Amino acid sequence: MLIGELARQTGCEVETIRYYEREGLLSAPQRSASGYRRYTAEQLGELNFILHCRSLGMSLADIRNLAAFKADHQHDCEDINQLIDQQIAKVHQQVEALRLLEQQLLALRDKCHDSRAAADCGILQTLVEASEGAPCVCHTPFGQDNHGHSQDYDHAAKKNGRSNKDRP
Amino acid sequence: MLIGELARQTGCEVETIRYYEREGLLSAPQRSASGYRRYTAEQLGELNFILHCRSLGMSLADIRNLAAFKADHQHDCEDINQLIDQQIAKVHQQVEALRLLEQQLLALRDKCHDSRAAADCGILQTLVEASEGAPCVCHTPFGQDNHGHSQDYDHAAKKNGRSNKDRP
DNA sequence: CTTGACCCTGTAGTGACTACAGGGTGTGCA
DNA sequence: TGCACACCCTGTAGTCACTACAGGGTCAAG
Ligand SMILES: [Zn+2]
Ligand SMILES: [Zn+2]
Ligand SMILES: [Zn+2]
Ligand SMILES: [Zn+2]
Repeated sequence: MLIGELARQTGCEVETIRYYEREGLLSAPQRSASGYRRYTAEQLGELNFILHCRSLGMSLADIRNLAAFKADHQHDCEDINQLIDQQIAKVHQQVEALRLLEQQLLALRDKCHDSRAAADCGILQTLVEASEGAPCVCHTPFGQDNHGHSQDYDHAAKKNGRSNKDRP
Repeated sequence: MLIGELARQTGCEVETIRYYEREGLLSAPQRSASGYRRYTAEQLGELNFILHCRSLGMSLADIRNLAAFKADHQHDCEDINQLIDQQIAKVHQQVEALRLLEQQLLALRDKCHDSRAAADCGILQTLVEASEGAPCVCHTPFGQDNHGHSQDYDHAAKKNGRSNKDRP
């Protein structure tokens, strides 16, 4: 099986397959006389394993570890359980952080309902005033007074910052 | 105010401030005779505006747009409202995707409770069997039969894939 | 013999930073 | 004056998991 066929069977792009090989996740296949990669059913399984783990949000480093555990049959599986637990914890934290973010955005959105001039937009006004030290609906939850410095935002952006290139 | 002082007052790292300037988000400040950046209160506000928006999960591109709207007082604020709406939609989608992910991981986690040899770990077994085409608890929700091709995972990983370097 | 589909390597780009390397500046103290 | 030390500068390269070429080679059909 050539790389294009493997790509078709797994739904993984050709360049990604080559990338996984370069990263040492996928074992290097035999080569034809002309240098073409020739894959076996075993490597199809390997790639599906990687894709399955990726679909569960694991990093390539995690998958590398998992593959090592898979190879070492005697290994105490506690490490595997822990890896999954950490993954769950990570995802859970992200969910919580994003839910807070959604609430903050909804509170901000509520500041403007009509179509006005930008100068009169409640959203923009809130953002500008907050940048001058005023409390804001988004970072001043219900009842909180927030006199003094409301700076620093807990670096929430850093914690939630993600690339969104993969969204349309 | 030198860059270090601005960093202290905003909680933003010096290198990040220089990065924002390079990216055209922060206006270039005056320079001292020796080339040191000298910031005014206005730029402090500018930076706080950026940080506030970042903490709401906005991309630098979004913030650039928002800053442009802020400068153009006559501009119809519908564009601002829309920007926030899109941000809310994006975050909401991410929350939903991550919640599904969490459920999938919890279902998988449930496959192993003890400390056994890796060969007998229910988690690892599930992952390996799934890579050979078998249905799995994580991608075969309650009641779904999943005979035939269960491949492709909706490319969920792609949609949720994020860097986790910023988590310890 | 040409077309077109496929394959190869290697490099550079994405986003939002972060981390140096290798230098210059400014202040305080002995 | 000499020196330490904190701060500043530019420029480049690294992070993660891909993605997108550029510039070439291979192979079967028509
Ligand atoms: Zn508005
Ligand atoms: Zn706010
Ligand atoms: Zn186990
Ligand atoms: Zn699964």
